[in-house]
Amino acid sequence: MAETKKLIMMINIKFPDGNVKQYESGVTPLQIAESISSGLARNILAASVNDEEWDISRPICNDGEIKLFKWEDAEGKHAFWHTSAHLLAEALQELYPGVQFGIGPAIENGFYYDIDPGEHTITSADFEKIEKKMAELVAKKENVVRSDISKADALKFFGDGGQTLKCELISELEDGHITTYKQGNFTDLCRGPHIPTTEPIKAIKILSLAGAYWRGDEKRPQLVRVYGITFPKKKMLDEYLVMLEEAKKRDHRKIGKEMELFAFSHNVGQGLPLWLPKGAALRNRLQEMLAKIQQRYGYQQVITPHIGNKLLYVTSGHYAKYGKDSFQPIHTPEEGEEYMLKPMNCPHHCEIYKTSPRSYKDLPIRFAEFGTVYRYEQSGELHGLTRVRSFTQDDAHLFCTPDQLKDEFLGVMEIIAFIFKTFGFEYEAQISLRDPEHKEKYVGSDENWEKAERAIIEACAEKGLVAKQVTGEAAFYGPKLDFMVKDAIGRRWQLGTIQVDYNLPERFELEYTGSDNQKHRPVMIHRAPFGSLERFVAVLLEHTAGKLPLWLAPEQAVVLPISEKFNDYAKHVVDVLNENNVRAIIDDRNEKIGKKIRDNELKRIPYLLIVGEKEANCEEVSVRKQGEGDKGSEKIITFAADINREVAQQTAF
RNA sequence: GCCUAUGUAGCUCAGGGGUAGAGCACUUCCUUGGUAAGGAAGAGGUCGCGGGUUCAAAUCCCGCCAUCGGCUCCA
Repeated sequence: MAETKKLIMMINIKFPDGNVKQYESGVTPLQIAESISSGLARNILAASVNDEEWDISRPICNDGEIKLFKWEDAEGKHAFWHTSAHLLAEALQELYPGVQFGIGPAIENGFYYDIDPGEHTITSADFEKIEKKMAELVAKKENVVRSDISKADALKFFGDGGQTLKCELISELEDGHITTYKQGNFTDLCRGPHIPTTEPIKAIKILSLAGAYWRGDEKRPQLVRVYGITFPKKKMLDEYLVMLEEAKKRDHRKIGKEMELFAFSHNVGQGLPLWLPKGAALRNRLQEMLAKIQQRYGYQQVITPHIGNKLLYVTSGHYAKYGKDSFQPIHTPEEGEEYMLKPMNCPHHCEIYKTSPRSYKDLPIRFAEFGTVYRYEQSGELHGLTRVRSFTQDDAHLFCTPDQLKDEFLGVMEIIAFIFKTFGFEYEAQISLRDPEHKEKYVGSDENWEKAERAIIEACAEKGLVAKQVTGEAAFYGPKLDFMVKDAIGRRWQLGTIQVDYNLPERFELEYTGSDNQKHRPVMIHRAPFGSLERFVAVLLEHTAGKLPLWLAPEQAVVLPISEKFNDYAKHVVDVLNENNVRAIIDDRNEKIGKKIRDNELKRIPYLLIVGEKEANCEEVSVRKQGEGDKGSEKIITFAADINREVAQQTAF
């Protein structure tokens, strides 16, 4: 007996709640889950051991801290979709013999696999066929088996299979750390983790095809990327597809057209938005809001031209970096004279800074401008209002002493936080740092970079802002803090941005006189809380599905006469409301009231005012709130006062 | 810029080698109404643009332009 006991080694497994339990060495996360409850065992998809991703069927041989992940956890979905990607590859391998596989990861919503289809062509018409094949393979209930493999064996195995893309990946891996996962006849180079069998994959949808450069390099061949999503329940897939349909209805391009906010014209040019009257009014209200806040924070409004001498951008360094890919210089009748459409406002603001000698007592100086800039974005990149070739930045440049940098940074963070809170946006923050491996890509001294990066990190810590740090994402002239907001279908767009710049002050030789009577170089901060008015409006529309808050709505109320007999009274109501600063219109079409209500609800107008004999007799309107229904009658004047009060509350910035 | 797909009435879309279709919107008429679609009639399109094939092209082929979804890029 004593001998048997010696052979079984016990290990300590610590749980997230701090509990420690003993298990036999070699226990799997699945077995651990079973020891807790069968329900948990049924639901776990992935695990981690000492924060290392771990298959739930992979033995644990040493003491460790374990976490178990279900579908509800990102890690659980991730394993589920990663295995689904392998299942997709297995299906493609069967349907299209000879295809080469690139990479096939799980993504935020589903998974994809990059393949080189060789002589085959795959179109969306094949999706059903692929889904069916995947379902067939699932029915075989195959296990997903992990194996360690030597580099040489891996190269031989994938080389023999003609998988040159895989061989390229393997050649860059360290021997001794290479694993494969196999299900059925498909073996993939993969780190895992995976779910132990494909069996739980109950609902499969291939979503789309796209081209994607091998290893993200536009100089390498382009592969076909097959996107898909899977779920453990058919109902979840149906719900997801409904959600996607709903999201499409929130697309700002569709809403912008319906609400007559903006448009594009081939005759004007690609990516050049035209703001229609209602859109322009909306945009102006947003600008007024920000101008009011900025005034409180000590900003001064400036205005600069839409063009600038090419030499300005040669000085700033932007011409060298972007000149080739920009709108090309404008020539004048004067030989050799060249102007650029301004791609940013900073050089102009630097010149404003230089218009007079500055003392440390003048700093910080904050120049703000709603400045329209022009950038020749690649044609394939243009997207509604979120990516355009002419856009207006809610720009400002702050010039300060190095000691003031952090305070200024904090002030900007406050403005951005306030704006996002006002609109109810949920955002993610990202600190973009330079890639220390490729310092040649950036301008400025090591010392300045380190100082600036430290200032940002400290400012975030001080504000308690959780921000992801990403190296290699910095602008070429300095590190930055970006605020991202998701659109209707989950794509992330950068809105607010704060960027430290030690470069331009250097290049433009900006100076101030310090208390020591010596010349010093100011630090510059670029910042834009909205990012651009265009992108901000786009995200605002998707966020609200076009149901804008009262203070921003193009029309706040529409008056609906019950019949043509009351059109005159309805016009009178509109007049009274307009006189009282309520944006009201009339719907005097010869339609029944039900029809008018329906149409105007769909037009997203916040208040519908129904007027007939009853109301006409006593200067009243019957109020119906969008989405909420009948609110009863009140005097026209009282309604106007209510609206003004509601707007005042919303605009108490 | 690259890969895939698409482009038909103001909007959403069907059709498809032989005289261009629907619904909504619009105009007119009937109806004059009480909280999410009343009825009738009418008007509206060089089927993105340019070439080619054909007796005949919106339809097939080529090129261009624009747009969707991605990739790369994003001062």
